[in-house]
Amino acid sequence: MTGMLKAKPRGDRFVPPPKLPPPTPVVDLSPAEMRLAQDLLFFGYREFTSVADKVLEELGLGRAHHRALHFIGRNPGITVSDLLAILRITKQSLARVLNALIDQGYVAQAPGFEDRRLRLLTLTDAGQALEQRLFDAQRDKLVQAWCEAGPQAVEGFQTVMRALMDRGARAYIDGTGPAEDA
Amino acid sequence: MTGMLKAKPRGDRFVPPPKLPPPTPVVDLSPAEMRLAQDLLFFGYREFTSVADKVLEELGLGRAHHRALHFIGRNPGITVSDLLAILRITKQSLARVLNALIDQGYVAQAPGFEDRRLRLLTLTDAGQALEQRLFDAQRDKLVQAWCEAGPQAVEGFQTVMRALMDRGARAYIDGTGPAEDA
DNA sequence: GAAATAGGTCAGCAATATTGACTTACTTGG
DNA sequence: CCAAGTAAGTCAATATTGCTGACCTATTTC
Repeated sequence: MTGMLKAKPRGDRFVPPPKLPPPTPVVDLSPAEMRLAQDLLFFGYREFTSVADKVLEELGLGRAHHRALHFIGRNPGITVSDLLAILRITKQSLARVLNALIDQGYVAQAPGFEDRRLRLLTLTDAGQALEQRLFDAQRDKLVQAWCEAGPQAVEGFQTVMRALMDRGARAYIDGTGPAEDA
Repeated sequence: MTGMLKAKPRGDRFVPPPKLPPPTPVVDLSPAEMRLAQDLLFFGYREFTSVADKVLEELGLGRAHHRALHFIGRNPGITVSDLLAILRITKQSLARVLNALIDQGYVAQAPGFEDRRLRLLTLTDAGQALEQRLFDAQRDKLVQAWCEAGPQAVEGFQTVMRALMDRGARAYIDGTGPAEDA
């Protein structure tokens, strides 16, 4: 507390800046901050998914169908096992939505080339169109939020969300983005 | 397209800087960026909720119970109507979880002072303890992510998530944070 | 006293998830 | 070639969480 007495007159030559440099160089880990994050994740995620839900409702599909369409669309030729590993649901849960999507002509199956036990999943033209429609709804929401928040905030958002994920999800994200692997 | 021919030699006097100033002052609205955001929200939200789900599972409770505990804890004395407005579920859906929480001694009801039709909801001591336990699990996750991402990213995360929410949710967030209204 | 409001309740339905057991088809390794 | 392992499909049963619509009680308000 000896620093409390430093503010003695030095000849009026030096005037300190009115505000400290950048906000604060340490993370605010207060309960209030954590509570806010809880709320932000709940409300933000709800809003984000709801815009796609409206489209799905017209077609009698649910959020689970959307997820399957999304990950098949992004990973054409994915196997059932790999899709299960991404979604982390049981085979039975996936079967229900997958059969519905196949019956309604949104998803196609093809046996693997080298291993014919595999069923490689792809979107049909109708499936791509539907996935695009769902994506557009969410994209509109994101575009609005992105423009409202600014590019720096978007980068921070991505950093935090990635830090929130577990290793498996990070590995998926890293492999699926720029490389467009296969 | 006349600008295409501007790059003629000017005497080797002027050397342009090797890199453009800050990253980019505009938002990247490419499909790749939007796809990434979809994945980040899905995986991040799943991970965030899963840490609380583990605790809930021990007690035979679900995510719906957690949400009710959370919003009652943050808004002591909230009415059933207001809770329904926040959660945006039906009276019947709330009644199921609310009755379970009351039966198990986590939530207490009291008639309103001026309007005795109202049932003001509060957490019992056990309810506060449980909510705290659930909060701690999610807080640990957030602390890890916060520290990994840094304070600037956290601010960006908050900005984006807020921009994603609808007006009703923003109004709730604004009223529930620093003011601790009532 | 009638109408509106806050809340509770009942019956039934749908979507999504779970577990466990079993079958079929195919690949692999001794 | 045959046995074991793997990928996938399926069946039956169950739980959670949401929905609708109808109806009831207590209380406030006009």
